[in-house]
Order: sequence, then C-alpha cells, then structure tokens
Amino acid sequence: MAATVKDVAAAAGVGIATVSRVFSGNGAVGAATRERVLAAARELDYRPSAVGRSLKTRRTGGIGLVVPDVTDPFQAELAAGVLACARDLGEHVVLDVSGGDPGREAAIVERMVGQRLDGVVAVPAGDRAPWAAAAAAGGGVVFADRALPGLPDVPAVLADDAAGVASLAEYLLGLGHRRIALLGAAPRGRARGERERAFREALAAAGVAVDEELMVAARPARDSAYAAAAGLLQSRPDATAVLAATHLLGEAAVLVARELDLRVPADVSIAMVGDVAWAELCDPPLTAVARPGRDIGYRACETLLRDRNRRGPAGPVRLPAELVVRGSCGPCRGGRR
Amino acid sequence: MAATVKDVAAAAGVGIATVSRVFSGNGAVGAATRERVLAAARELDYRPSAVGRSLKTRRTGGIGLVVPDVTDPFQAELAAGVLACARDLGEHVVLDVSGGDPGREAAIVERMVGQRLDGVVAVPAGDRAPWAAAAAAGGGVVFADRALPGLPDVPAVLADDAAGVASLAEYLLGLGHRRIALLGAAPRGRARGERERAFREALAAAGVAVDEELMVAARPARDSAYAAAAGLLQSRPDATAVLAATHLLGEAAVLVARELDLRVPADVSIAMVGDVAWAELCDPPLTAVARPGRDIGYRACETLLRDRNRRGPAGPVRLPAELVVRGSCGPCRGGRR
DNA sequence: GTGAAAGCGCTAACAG
DNA sequence: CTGTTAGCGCTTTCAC
Repeated sequence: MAATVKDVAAAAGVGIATVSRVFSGNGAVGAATRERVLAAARELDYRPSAVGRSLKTRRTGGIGLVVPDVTDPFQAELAAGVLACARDLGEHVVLDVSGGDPGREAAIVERMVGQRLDGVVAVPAGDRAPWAAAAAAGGGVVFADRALPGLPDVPAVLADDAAGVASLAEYLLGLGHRRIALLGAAPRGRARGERERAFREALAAAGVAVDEELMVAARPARDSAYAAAAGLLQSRPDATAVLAATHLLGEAAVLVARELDLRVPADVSIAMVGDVAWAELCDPPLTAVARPGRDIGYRACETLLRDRNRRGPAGPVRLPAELVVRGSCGPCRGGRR
Repeated sequence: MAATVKDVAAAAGVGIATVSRVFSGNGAVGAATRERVLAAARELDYRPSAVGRSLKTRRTGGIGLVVPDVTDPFQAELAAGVLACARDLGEHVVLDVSGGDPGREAAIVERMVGQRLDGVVAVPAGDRAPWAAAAAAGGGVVFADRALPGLPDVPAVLADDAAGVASLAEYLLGLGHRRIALLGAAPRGRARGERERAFREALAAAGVAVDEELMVAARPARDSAYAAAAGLLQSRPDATAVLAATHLLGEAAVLVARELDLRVPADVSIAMVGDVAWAELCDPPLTAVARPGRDIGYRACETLLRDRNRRGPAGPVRLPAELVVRGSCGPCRGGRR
C-alpha cells in the first residue's frame, strides 16, 4: 500500500497541509520543517498521487493523441513531435490508434473525454461527430495533418501540400513531362483532395490538358495501392512520369516498376509525396516532397496547450513541405511504346 | 463545468449511488429508474469522471509504455502491439520516449509511478535503478525487446535473436561465405551481445575461425553506423558477406555499398537483423531476420495485465524470429581484391 | 509558517 | 431495489 500525505504527515509530526505544500510547491514552508517532511517521505517511499491531485485541481496534466496508425512513419514522426512538446510543457500523453475507423475513433475520444484529459491532438479518421461532441464537452481539440470540413472552430496544423505538390509537378513539367499520372486521385464522384487540386492547377498553369485516365484512384492500403500502380503502368505505357500522392502509393509504384522491368527514370520517372526513410535507400533514390511530421505534431500540441486562450488564426496553420530531388526523375524521353 | 453524479441524481430524482450503479454496472437497478437516470445524464451531457473513479477504486485502468524512440519502425510495431492488447483488455496507454537516455527514462518512470498506472511495459534504456524502484513501489513492470541484467524478477518478452542470427549465419555459411563481417559487434572490452555470441557460435560450429577485424563495433546512430560500414567495406575488400546486427546498420551497409559501386550480391552479400519495410524496396531486396515486434508488444502487455498473478516462467519469453530470404545474398565468389 | 477542515467525483458498504 | 454515509489522496481557504 502506497504511502499518502497522511502517513508522511504523521511520520514527520506535521499537518497534512504542510506535506502538500512541500510537494505541490504552493505556499511557504520553513526550511527545517521541509527537511523533516522530505526525510519522512523518503523513508516511506512516498510519491504524491496524481489521481488525488487531479481530482482536486481538476486538471490531469495529460493530453490525448489519436492517430490512425502509429506504425506509419509519418504518423510516428508526428507522434514524436507531440511527445516532445508535451514533455517541454510538462504534460503526459495518452496514445491510442483508430485504425482509420470512425467508430473506434469515436469510442477513443469518448473515453479520453471521460478521462478529463486537458485536450487532444488528432489525425482524424473522417467522422466529425465525436469531435464536435468532445469540443462541446469542453475538451480542447486540435487536428494535425488533416482537418475535417465543417468544424471551423477546431484549430488545425497541416502540411502545405498544395505548395508541395505544385513544386513537384512543376519540377516534372520542367523536365519535359506532359503525360504525368497522379496515383491517388479521388475516386469518380468523390470530392478531390488538396493534392489532386494542386496537381491539376499546376498542369493547367503549364497549359497541359488533364488526361482523366491518368488520374488513378486507390484506397489507402497496400493491396489497393499495388493494384492501382500495376493497372496504371501496364495500361498506359505512354505515361512518362508518375506522381504518387502518398508514400504507400510511391512504394507500390516502385515495386510495380521493378516487376515490369522498367528502368527508373529512363523508362518512367517516379516521385511521391511524403519523404520516408526508404526513399533514400531504393535504387535510384526517390524524389519526394518532405512533409514536416515532427513539426506538425509539435505545433499542434503547442496550439492545444499554449494557445488555447488567444483566438487562433482564421483557417489552419500550414507548415512548408519541401521538394527533395533525388535520382528517380529524368528528362522526358517520350514514354515506352 | 462538467456534470457530476450529484447533478444527474438531482435531475433524475434519485440518489447518487443509483447513478453510480447505472454507470459502473455494479449492483442492480430497476429498468424504469435506469431509464430516468440515463435520460437525465444525456440531458446534462454527463460523462463519468475517470479521475473520481480511479481515486476510489485505486486503479487507473491505464498502463505506461516507454520506448527509446517511437520513430523507429520496430518500436512502432511494438507499440502497436501494446496498444492492441491494451484495447482488448480495456486499458489505456500512456506513452513516453526516453531517447535512450537513462536520466530521462528514470524521470518518466518516476512520473508514471506517481500516476498510479497499473503497470508499465518498457524497452529499457540501460539503467536498472528506476525499474527496481518502480517494481518496489508496487507497479508491475515488463520488459520488451530487451531485458536488463540483474533484474530477474522483471518478466521480459524478447525475440529469439540467437536463433535468428544463427539461421542467418548458417545460410551465409551454406552459400560458401567464410569471411563474414558482423556489423554491430560489441566495442573492445564491452560484453558481447546475444547476436554476436550467436554469430560466433555459428562460425565455430562450422569450423570457421573468427577474424576479429571483421567484428565491427558501432553506436546505435546513423552517423556511427555509416562510418562503421564505410570503414569495413573500404578496408576489407576480402570480406564476402556482411551481417548487419540492426536495421540501422543494414541501411548503412546498403548505402555504403552503393557509394562504393559494389554490386550486391555479386561483390558482397548483405543481410541484416530486423525486417523493416524498405528491405523489400531496395535493390536487390534485402535478406533479413524478421523480428516479431507487434507480437512482442502484445505479449508483453498481456504478461503485465493478465499474468500478473501466476509466477512467470523462469527466464524471459522468446518469440521466434524468422529468416526472410530475398535477393541480397549470393554464393561466395571469393571477394574483390 | 502551520494546522484543521472541507470537498473535488466517485464507489462500496450498510441500512432500509 | 434504492438512499445515506464514509472515505479514496490531495489542495486550499481560513484561522491561529
């Protein structure tokens, strides 16, 4: 049984309030008394209970972090950023993964609210209801990496993917490519994402017509990504460059290209959004847009904890994404056919 | 201000105990009364406070997880396993990263004990003091992925690296290699790790003498790994195979080999311990020993939560590591010189 | 500077 | 079945 203030007070021959003062730092305590208390505490191996304290102060000193999948390198970076900021600000972090499932996410958020965490940073799965509820319940919420439409009051910290994709598209265009495929477009009928919009705009700005068959959709899973890449590379040998919208899609493109014995970049140029560790290891190293996952996490946590009072800026914060040129893109040579 | 049992009780016209019974599930409540309580709760947007409950029940329903770096793919897998098990058992997880720094780790553990978590799963940084203290304070501790000598009472769930390295070494030996370098041996004078011992034993069993200059040490950081790999590959062109003890070292070997224009596996065979995503993406795909990170995490958490009572087995649990043969190792062709 | 007492939100006897 | 009561460990007035 762990020792309590009461035990320490008794052992030190003081009142419990004094013990509290010593450990919470609030209120003045005489030097001699303080020593006696500390000695008694050490003797009893006393550690203040965060639970008791939280009940009284109505603050847990912890925040929640919910991401679809910690195993994803980008999300792991983001988590590391949140953890770093939380440490700097003296908070702890309760982590949970949603698997991208709105139902699971809702349950997680509900639980975190019940835990009375000081707020939660999230890469939301898609459903806005749980977040609206959490915000209504008084818990602070900040989105990271992606925001949800229809929740303008929830601050968001995102990567500037529009700029990132634009610079990548311009780079490809500058290399002479005209038939550039986008791996990871929206399925027919669904709303276009930010990356796709930026891509289309870049083409338009260069006076290049969009070939809708080069806008390939895929679900965010390995098998679907692979199927999409295989379908594209096999059916359109005239495509001279592939811009993968995610690192999963980029991985699929690299794998399929190898399977098909395509030389990169001689037969086809490949680039992707999201600069993960293997980009530098594959042969040739992959050109990519580096998204600042760690910074996004740090900033999101900071926004949650520090900027809670001041009104956030109108619209989400955007952190710059940087084009990292490696060897996977070359001048356009007309495609293979 | 969040609603409390008292508010709900008043609104529903019942006693607070009844409200508690409805939400905690303990004790029977009449159907009609339950409905009234639920209605009142919904009306007030009431959520039971985990803090109040924890104070009373003396259980937080949460565990701690401390790893050196969530950004490491293996540790991320391990974390995912812990998270999965915790979810299955209804616990939440407080995550923190030590950066491999014993001081930081000690502070983290100390805090977690103060939080009255039900236990902690850890990939320990090296210092045993904080863990001894935590165990003494009554918190359960389970090590994952690596154990600390001198703490026999702390259960551990590890990969069977000895078997993994042995099978990898035998594979290389079977390919005819005799001058096999081990990237990631212990520095001169420090105790040999399990992987190194297994490697030496495998050589001995095959009647191959150990060339101490092929046992290369490196700190677990990218720059050090790279330097070690570069030093080895440049100074010993007669080495025909490299066994990297970690994925960081494997990465370094691949990078240096490319830098030096060595063909893999024609000029040198490369293999590593730890099967990360990029192993399949690099060219040629890397042969590796897959360590079951997720299972280790799951099992460690399970051991912490479920098996607390039964005496653990003597010695750590070992989960099998599996050799995944890809294209980076070929028959020995005598080295380059 | 220090102690006594009240109470944070909840659960668990114990009565009724 | 349901209400009353007594704390869980801590912080915080309020007196002294």
